[in-house]
Amino acid sequence: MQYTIAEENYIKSVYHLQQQSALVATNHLAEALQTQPASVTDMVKKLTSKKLVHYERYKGVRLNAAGKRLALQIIRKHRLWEYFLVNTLEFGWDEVHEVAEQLEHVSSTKLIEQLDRFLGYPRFDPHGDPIPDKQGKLAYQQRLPLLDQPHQKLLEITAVGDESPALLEMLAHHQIQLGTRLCILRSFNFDGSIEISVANQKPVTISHHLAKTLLVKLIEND
Amino acid sequence: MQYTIAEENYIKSVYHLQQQSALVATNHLAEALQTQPASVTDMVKKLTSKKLVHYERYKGVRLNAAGKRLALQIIRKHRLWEYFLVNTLEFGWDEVHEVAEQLEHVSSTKLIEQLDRFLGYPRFDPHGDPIPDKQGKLAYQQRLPLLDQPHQKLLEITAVGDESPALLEMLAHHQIQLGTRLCILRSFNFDGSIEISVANQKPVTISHHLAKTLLVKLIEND
DNA sequence: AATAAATTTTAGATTTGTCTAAATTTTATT
DNA sequence: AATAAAATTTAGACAAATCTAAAATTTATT
Repeated sequence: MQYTIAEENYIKSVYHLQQQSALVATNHLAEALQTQPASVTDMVKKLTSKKLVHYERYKGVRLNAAGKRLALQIIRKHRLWEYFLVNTLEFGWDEVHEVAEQLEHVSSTKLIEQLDRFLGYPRFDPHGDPIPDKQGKLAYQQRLPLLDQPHQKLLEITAVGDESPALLEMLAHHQIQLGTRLCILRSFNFDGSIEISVANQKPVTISHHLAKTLLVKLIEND
Repeated sequence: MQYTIAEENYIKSVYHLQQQSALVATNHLAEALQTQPASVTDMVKKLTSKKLVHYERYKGVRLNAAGKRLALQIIRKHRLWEYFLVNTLEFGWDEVHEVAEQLEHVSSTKLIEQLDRFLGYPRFDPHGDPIPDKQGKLAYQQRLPLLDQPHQKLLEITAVGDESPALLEMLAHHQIQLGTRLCILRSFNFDGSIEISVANQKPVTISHHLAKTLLVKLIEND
């Protein structure tokens, strides 16, 4: 079956909101979708009749198996397009979201499979979020706030906590990207900033705020 | 301003139908868009109020300058995506139309400019139709039916008259593509078939039907 | 436990793009 | 030129997705 853009957007939003709470409230959905609660109720009923969600009046909504499958397909398209925009068309991070929101609704199995192939089957999008594979499987990778990590251990940037142009500018300045390796040298109690060494270069100090936004994994350096 | 998908499809259809007759009839539009004449009348009124077309009741519709500009923008997107699908994602000719119909409605100036750049500013799509440039300018190239061309002259395939899988298969068989050079050796009155030499290889005979579908330009061989 | 506040749903309306059937206008034919 | 046929428009209806305002339900507070 084919779904409308509105239906797809609802399914995707339910998926994302479900990460935080198993049952998604009408008002939460309304806020996420920038619409009125009354509209959400209508659409949720429609999605229920289409067997994509489980819904109980006044309680909330959650995806069923079919809904989850659909959500992952849409997210797969969204993130593959984001990867394409950044890596092939040289968009900046901060410019891709809106366009990917449109591209994700283009419906063609062959298009997505060939795009995936052309891109080399990437497993993470430009923000470090996993790209579901054809079966909907998500690769796992640690995403721990840099701020809380042990000192003197080798760490690698795996994701970023927001997609703002401001963060992109900051990272360009420090020559930090996804995959960049670094190590925490010390931390300062005064303002919560930390001193790090990026790619074994000379140490730099970064703010508490930035250190909280960057997500890393621990590299077992054996 | 932003236009809906339905509006864009109407504008594109009017553009194409205008190539044949300056004023486009309601029934023609209805047939091209696979809809009812009454629906066309409604939409044409809307496009008139949006100042994209000139319309007189019972007479017909034609694009004004703004409509033409919009049509060329949409066609530009359509053909760039077709080029992308064939040359980057390795689609066959016959598979691109439906997907490009969806992609052409994605709205992002940067997307199209970067795509154009990535593709190397192609001037013709995989069927030989010109891709409007950013300003809406179309490159010109002769597109004469192979059938009617003089014998013993060097010719180059510039376009194809239809986009069917059957034609694609036929061309693959004869190793003919856009840009392929050939020369007519003789023609047979019996069935209207012609004998040609493709890229100076040994002669082959092709049907009247195929020779009418292939479009060529004359190469000045000096 | 009663009541106030917050959340959610229902009812009824609106916009977009479509439809069918009937009325109108144009074009073709006798 | 009158009339038949074809094309086009109008009128009224419908589905999708949304809205506002009022009603219903749940949750929180006194």
